[in-house]
Amino acid sequence: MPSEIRVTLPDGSEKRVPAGSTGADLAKAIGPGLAKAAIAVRVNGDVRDLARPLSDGAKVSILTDKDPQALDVLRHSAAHVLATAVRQLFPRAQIGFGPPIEDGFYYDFQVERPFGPEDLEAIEQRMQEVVKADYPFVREEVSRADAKQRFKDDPLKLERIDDLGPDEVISVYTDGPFVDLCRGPHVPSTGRIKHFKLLHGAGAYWRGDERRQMLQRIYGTAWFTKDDLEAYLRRLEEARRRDHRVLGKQLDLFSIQEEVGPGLILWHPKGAMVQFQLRRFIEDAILERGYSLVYTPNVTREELFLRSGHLPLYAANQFPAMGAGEGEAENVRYRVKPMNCPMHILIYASQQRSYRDLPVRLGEIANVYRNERSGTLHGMLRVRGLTMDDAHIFLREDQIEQEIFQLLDIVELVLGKTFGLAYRLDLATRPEKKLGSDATWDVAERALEQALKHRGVTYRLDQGGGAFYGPKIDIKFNDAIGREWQGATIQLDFEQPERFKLEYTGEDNKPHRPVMIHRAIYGTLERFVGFLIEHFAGAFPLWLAPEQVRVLPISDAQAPAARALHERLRAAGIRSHLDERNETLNYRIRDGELQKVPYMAVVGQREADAGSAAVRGRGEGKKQVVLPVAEFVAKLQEEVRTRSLTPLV
RNA sequence: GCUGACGUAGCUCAACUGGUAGAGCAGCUGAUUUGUAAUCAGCAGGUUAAGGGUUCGAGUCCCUUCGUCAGCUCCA
Repeated sequence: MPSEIRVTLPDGSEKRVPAGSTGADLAKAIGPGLAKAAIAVRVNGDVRDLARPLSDGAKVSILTDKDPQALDVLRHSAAHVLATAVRQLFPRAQIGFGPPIEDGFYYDFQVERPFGPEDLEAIEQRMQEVVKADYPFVREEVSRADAKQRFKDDPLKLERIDDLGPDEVISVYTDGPFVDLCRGPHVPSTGRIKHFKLLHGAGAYWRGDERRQMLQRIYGTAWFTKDDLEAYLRRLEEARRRDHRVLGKQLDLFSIQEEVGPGLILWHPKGAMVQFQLRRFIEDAILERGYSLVYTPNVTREELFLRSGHLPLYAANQFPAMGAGEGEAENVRYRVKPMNCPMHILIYASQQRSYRDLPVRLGEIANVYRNERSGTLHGMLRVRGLTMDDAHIFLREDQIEQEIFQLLDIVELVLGKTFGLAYRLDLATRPEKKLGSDATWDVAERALEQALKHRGVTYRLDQGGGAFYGPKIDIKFNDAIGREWQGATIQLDFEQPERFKLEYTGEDNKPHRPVMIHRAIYGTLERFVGFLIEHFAGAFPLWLAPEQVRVLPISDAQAPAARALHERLRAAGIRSHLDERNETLNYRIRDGELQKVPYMAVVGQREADAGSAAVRGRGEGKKQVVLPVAEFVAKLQEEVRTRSLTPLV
């Protein structure tokens, strides 16, 4: 065995260290500062403990708190500290998994009694003690038999051991009194975990399977610095401030009321105006692109959904059937529609179609109802009454790619150009519960994949994420605080045309079967508006703002001039509101700001005399622009027409 | 659906271990006529989510139902 080994550092230089040197030794050899800052070491791409020996010829880099991967290590170790504390306080707790996650970590426990808020406080206290004790994380490799012996009282761990492949190295980590089956890596000792906080407890199914027992999960967050931790907690705070459920109430956009039912939105006038503008925008956009608008009923005979294949595959998400009432045949039952496709299909099938007619594009902004499980509902973002900007496109197989290009163009127009959102594409493939043959799925999946490839866009693969009738391209976007949402979706369907025996007459004068695309651009108006509320923190761009201008006379003496301005704005198509309440100007300005009105036009004696308006932009404070009314109107119209995201006045 | 926490005036929140439901804002009335983020005063507003139970007495304790929130699972 050679007495020295050589390793390559990130800058390409080589370093000789004694054989058997560890990552920690290497860090020390490079410099004392690095040794102190070192968290873990990356060896040929794998992150490992500092205490593990390096191998000859390896490419290594020492990870410090600057490295995002080091954060995962820290959080993973924090999860162990959490488990250490829980085991001390609840010796009979069985341990499940405890991985790092985005922004933090969690650990699952099987306990006799769920954790309450007081428990979390006590656990966090105990964690501080574990940190203070500065137990080193010690790694050992053990045999399967040894591992089973060590975890003989932890059935969850035993199950995990049984799942490990025969060739997998089984390692255990010890920090002070706590031993865990774990792949690692970890920080050198518990003392490195200084800035953390437990956030909340919740139930979580063992191994994510709802048929299995529910464990108690504790979530926490951990950071390298106090500042990072505080910044993160502020970010959570900010998220709450932007919460569409809170803003929806404050801005009087919508409500959800127990008397109506969960997941059912009452759109108040202001929220309805936002929806109305979005509808106009998308309807104009698709009419320009060869779509036809259709309207279809909210209930249909149950047999239709049997034929489409929704029943029984989708039945769990549909509201139960209703009878037709007295005097009609007892066996005629109706269903509220969860999707529009069967009815659009019947419109397609209502006449003979020529290959020259294709693609036939039928669009409908329609309400559909899905019986979502109660626990999944969330404000406007997950509801039971959905307003989809739906469309079904019937086309020839050779038209798929071009059509998908057009759809991606519309997506870019709406999400990218109009709202400035960065979005991502997912290719979602066949799920477990599906209709149709694998051969058909092969064709459909390949068609979408080809379209994406030829378009030259990057996308992720979402294995098993498809709809039951076909694969889809899902468009996901992030909101202002980094959360991800799915809006638009483009779904390819060979199955329903088959079930409904759809046809068109080809050039060869023979019948052919068309393909179908289901698509939505906003997804649903509920989710999209909910998202926009959070994205803009309620401060909608002018074209969407329910109230665009608020006109404020300074005192009664200017009321006629203010009213004239208000009327003029209205005549110019601007949504103006006249606030001549008997309140101070300060009070009314504050109210306008809190209501996030884009512009307030103050009319004092000077403005009344000059035919001008003193315009205050939303959030601009005392900064005001005095300009002639005609110019103000023109600028507003321009800002609306261009759907500008930034104010023009 | 599952686990846990929770539900008090239109909104935000008080009410010690069971002992007369209270405040700010919003609303209404009046005064005030305001130059860029809260003028002053008065008034009104509640079967404490609903139903049942324990108790001399329940917002508070117990049960059921409904709903909300955080997750899990599922999804636009």
